[in-house]
Amino acid sequence: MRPRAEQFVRPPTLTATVAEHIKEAIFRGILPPGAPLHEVELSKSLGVSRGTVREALRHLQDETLVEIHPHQGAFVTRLSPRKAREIYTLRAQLEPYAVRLAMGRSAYTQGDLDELDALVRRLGDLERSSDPEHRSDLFEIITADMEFHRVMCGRSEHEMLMGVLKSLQSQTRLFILNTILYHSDLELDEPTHRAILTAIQSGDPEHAEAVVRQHIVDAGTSLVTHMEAHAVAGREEVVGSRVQGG
Amino acid sequence: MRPRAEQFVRPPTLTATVAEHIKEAIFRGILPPGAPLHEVELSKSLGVSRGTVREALRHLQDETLVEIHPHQGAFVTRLSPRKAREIYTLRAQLEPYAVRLAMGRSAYTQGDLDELDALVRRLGDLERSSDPEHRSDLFEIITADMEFHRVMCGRSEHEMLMGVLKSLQSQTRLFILNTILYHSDLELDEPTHRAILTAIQSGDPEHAEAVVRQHIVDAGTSLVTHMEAHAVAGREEVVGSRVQGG
DNA sequence: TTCTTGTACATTGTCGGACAATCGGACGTA
DNA sequence: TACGTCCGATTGTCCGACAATGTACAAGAA
Repeated sequence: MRPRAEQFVRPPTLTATVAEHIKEAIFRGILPPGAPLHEVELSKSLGVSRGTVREALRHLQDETLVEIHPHQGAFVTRLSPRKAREIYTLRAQLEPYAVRLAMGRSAYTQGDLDELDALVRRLGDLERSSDPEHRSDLFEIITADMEFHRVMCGRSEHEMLMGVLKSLQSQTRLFILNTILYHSDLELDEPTHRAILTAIQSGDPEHAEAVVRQHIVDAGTSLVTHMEAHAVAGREEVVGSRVQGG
Repeated sequence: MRPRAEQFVRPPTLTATVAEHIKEAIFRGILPPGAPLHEVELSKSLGVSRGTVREALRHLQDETLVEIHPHQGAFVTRLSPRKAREIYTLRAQLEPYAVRLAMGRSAYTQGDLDELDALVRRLGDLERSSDPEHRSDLFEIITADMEFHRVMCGRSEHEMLMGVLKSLQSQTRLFILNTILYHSDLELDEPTHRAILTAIQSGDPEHAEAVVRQHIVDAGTSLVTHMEAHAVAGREEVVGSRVQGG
């Protein structure tokens, strides 16, 4: 009989820590899409061995935040309208499903709803009070958005589905951040999230499902449109600090 | 159309080769679920360094064929009815979508259809002529099945979707193999695959989508039922056995 | 006996250094 | 400009080593 006490936070492996570190740098825009991730450089700056860095990079590759080209190196995943479309169509397929699953089992507790409500409100506050040009502000805004989706889908209690969504969310994050940062004033609107929450509270799975799907489709369309408008001819991605090609 | 120049087969990295090797051992049932994968042992028997084995194992972890528990080691992914249900519900969600995508763009060429037809026929032949008790026969049968699904979904030309499906297929493979091998006479039927092909040829996306979904739901239900019947007492909790589709 | 505790071993996590294979770019030549 | 060569930088892989951790087993206590 195991005392089901809060498991003492076991120190994660160094590899995991390093991966998390790099991940945050990516999510904060410090490492833009296309940025090279040198093994030696990272290992020196982080004070860990090269092997550890390598492992961390593989982990990030699994989350599709990093691309690894043999003999060439690792790079922060490059963006393209096509990828954006793929991500959003997949999410449009899966997130509504997750919500329906959760609602079908009446899995949302009052606590969950409160949590979602708090996130929506926080999102609204941040949007109004912060300067979307600032990376750190943007980081906070997007974090709230992602968290909303995570909690919303988490109640599906579908482990594998959540695994897939986690990766999709990570990439979504990459796209949103860099699109806003370098290209446009794409907006994450509070009202829509509010509408989703309301739909969930309504208790009608089909309606909620439809609302979620519509939200994702709209967001995706908006993002893809922006990306295509700013796409550089010939090469699909815009790299690093170089925002506009000559 | 595309000048698709035969890419010279660049020698894959050793890590990839090792990963592939272990993977096949798993798919052949040589390494059953739960089997420990010792780093030193593998590195010695394969004649490569421990680091290389570690990387290979990480890759397999991403494909969810291997579970890695920190400080404990790597093991071939263990099975549970719950996991089976999750895999099949996800596939029931995604594969019909893939088919619809492909058909919506009339992407199946005559060559594709011929290929699928050949696979169905091969599947039938194998089922009739081989002894499903034999691992190698079973390997061939399952390979044909997997290949059918891969080709079927491949024409969606949805890279990310295919990535997700690849992982799901791998796990499906693990489940089917070991269920048949150790527990029951679960069958992969040719007729159903034939029906799917017919539906695709009919040109009616909605119909095809429905047929595919039904096939997956049925297969999932059958598998989960078998697993629960033979479940090892103690470990896994047994919940509902329904695999729900659309 | 049965449960608890402590200890030794096996395995993984991480390190550092080393070398070959390969890639990309600079250079020189036509 | 186009082409071929060379060189440096970076990754791929190996080896050996040690610390950290988990597991199994033996010794001791109830």
